[in-house]
Amino acid sequence: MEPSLNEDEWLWGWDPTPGIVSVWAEGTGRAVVWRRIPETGALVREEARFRPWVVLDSVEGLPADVVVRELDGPGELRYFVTAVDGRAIPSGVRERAVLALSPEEQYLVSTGRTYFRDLAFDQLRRMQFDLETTGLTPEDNRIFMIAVREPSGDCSVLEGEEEEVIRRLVECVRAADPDVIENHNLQGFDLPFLEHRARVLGVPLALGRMPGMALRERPSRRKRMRFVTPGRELIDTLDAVMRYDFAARDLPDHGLKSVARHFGLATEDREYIQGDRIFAVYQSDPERVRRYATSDVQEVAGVARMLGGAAFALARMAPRRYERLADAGAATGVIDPLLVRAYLRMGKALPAHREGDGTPHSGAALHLFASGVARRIVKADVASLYPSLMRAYRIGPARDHMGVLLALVDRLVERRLAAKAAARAAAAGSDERFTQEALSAAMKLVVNTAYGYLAAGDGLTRFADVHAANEVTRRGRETLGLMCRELAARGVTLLEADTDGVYFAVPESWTEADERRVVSEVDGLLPPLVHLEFDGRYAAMLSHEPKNYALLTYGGELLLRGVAFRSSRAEPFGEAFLRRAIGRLLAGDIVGVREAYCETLDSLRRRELPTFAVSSRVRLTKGPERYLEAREARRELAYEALLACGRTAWSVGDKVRVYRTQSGAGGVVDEDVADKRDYDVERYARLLRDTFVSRLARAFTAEDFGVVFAEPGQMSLFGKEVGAVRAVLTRVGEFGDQGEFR
DNA sequence: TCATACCGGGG
DNA sequence: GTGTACGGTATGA
Repeated sequence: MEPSLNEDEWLWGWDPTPGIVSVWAEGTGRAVVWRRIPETGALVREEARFRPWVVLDSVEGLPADVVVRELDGPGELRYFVTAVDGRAIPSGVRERAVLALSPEEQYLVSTGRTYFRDLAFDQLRRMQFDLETTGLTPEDNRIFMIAVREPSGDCSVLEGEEEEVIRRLVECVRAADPDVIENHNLQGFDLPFLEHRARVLGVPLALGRMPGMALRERPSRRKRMRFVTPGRELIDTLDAVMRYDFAARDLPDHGLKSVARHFGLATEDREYIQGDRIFAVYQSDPERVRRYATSDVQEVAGVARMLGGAAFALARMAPRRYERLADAGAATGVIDPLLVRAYLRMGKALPAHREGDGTPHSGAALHLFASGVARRIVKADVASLYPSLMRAYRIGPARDHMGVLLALVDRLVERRLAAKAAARAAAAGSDERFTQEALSAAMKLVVNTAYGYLAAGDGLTRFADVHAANEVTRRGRETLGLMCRELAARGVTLLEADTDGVYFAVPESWTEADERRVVSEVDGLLPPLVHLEFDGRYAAMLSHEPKNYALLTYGGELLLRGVAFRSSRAEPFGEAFLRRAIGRLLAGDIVGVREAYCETLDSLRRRELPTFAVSSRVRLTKGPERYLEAREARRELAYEALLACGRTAWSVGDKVRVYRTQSGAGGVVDEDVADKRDYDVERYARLLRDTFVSRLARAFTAEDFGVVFAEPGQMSLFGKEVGAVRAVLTRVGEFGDQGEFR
């Protein structure tokens, strides 16, 4: 490599070769590159040679058959060692290497190539498959069906003898020749299951593009196992979902079905079957399972396209395989490779990983100013606060002497604004719109991780710098404090502030223009590149605890945030009550709150609620043997429920809906059995009070709370009518009088 | 009781 | 030759 200081190359690499869809490389310096010609969509397979390399921190006693180049600068990793043409790095040298990348990454770093140049996401050939099995564990279960979605969108279902089904899957993949294979939890379920069954049955799993090369495990010590196959990228939509939700935090859970529903990808007539009943249903109604499995692969294709664009865009920048960029965290997975490539491109030595010096890492600020009910709410926040502070105050890793991280952040922020503008300018639904939006999402991800890269502990990232990270959070707390102080000085009531954003209530007389004006006035007081933005306005808010609140939009929509208000395990009747009661509360209808309570209690006591409404979803963590051993010592509802309805076989990981029966035993909710409604009414009445009604306590004085939620028929006990009760807002905690911010 | 280990997902 | 986080529950001293 010739030294270069071109900053564009730090971000994009430098080799313009278009259309790379997969790379397979070996330690001997042989690389196979599959490319899709952007103009025609045709696939070409090319062989290339590269010189395998590692970086060392010393050259003492190196064998003579390697080539050493010394790098410049103060870094400890200063010996760039390449193998002689056509040979691998000798194993003795490889073992000493402080930086030794996978062969594919060596190839991409040294050539400056990246995946997908000039290619649109929809030009990729993507295929999806989904196994239907008799259970979760491959040791004692088998595959009875595989649903397949071809790149064309055509779906089919393979059924029959397990061995034959696996052979036909391999044949399908070979015939369709996809660049990418996708499924939800592909790496955690389908591939391990498939690999195990194929091994037991002696079926070769040649899913890749190299003849005779089977699916194999990517070695990884700590992390869960990953499979690789040459020539195709294995993409798990669960990774994309988790990456999405890490920032968005708006998914109820990460399962395929709920994600598909959340994004409007599920059809009206979609078939749903409880996981542990799929095989049983198959035996009585196979057509239903065929529809179910087909919907699965269709939804996976939709989710992959909707959320996969970011990883696709990252693969155009970072020198790693697409599948690695899809499953890695952005700090070690994207930023580190970019930094390594930039330093080596410049001929500069790299720093070694180093443990911190013991300085503790300080975090963000979180303030709860008031709890209860407030009206005319405004949310203002600083988009990308931490990277903005890094740019504004030039805070970067001390050992990044070339300033690459800050240069990358600068470029990513600027390029992202351009991508957002280009997306807006492109026609809705066009390839160009999709590509630019994905690029923007990818850049946001990397920019927002730049701080995490700095703060990473235990020598996790190469340039980690806890002092720089602390300086970022210190500036962040300072900025949040300034925002709160200046907003309060302009007559608003502060409610909650967290890291980079603040909720506040404005006086009754204010218009939206007034709200926007104070935000923009305070924005004017912040450092350049740090911008306070108007993020939303709401009719009312119930502030419960830090990070736990409910908002009512001016359109009448109720938004619940935080674990106190949304939990996947909550009993449906309690959730329904909470939604209804908070809706009435924020509408100012306290009588309606009481009605919600009384009617919920009433329908519980009259057993008008179906058992499903009081049941909760439980994941079984013990198998039958283990539970029966411990049963006498401690009885657990879920297992007792299974035993009570005659089920003695289940496996770890099964999910069941259980409830407490009148007799104190447990019951299992089964959609195929008539509902007995024999639930323990008083227990669920207590649950309603203790875990759901209590979420409304902050909205009232203690006395009024007693009035609103008195036992039905006892409402006059306190001598006050419910109609006279008003919701309250209470200043709380250390900043109760907002003294620090006034 | 508190600390830690483990899970999320898939049939 | 690594590598998410984070907030929950389950388990063990």
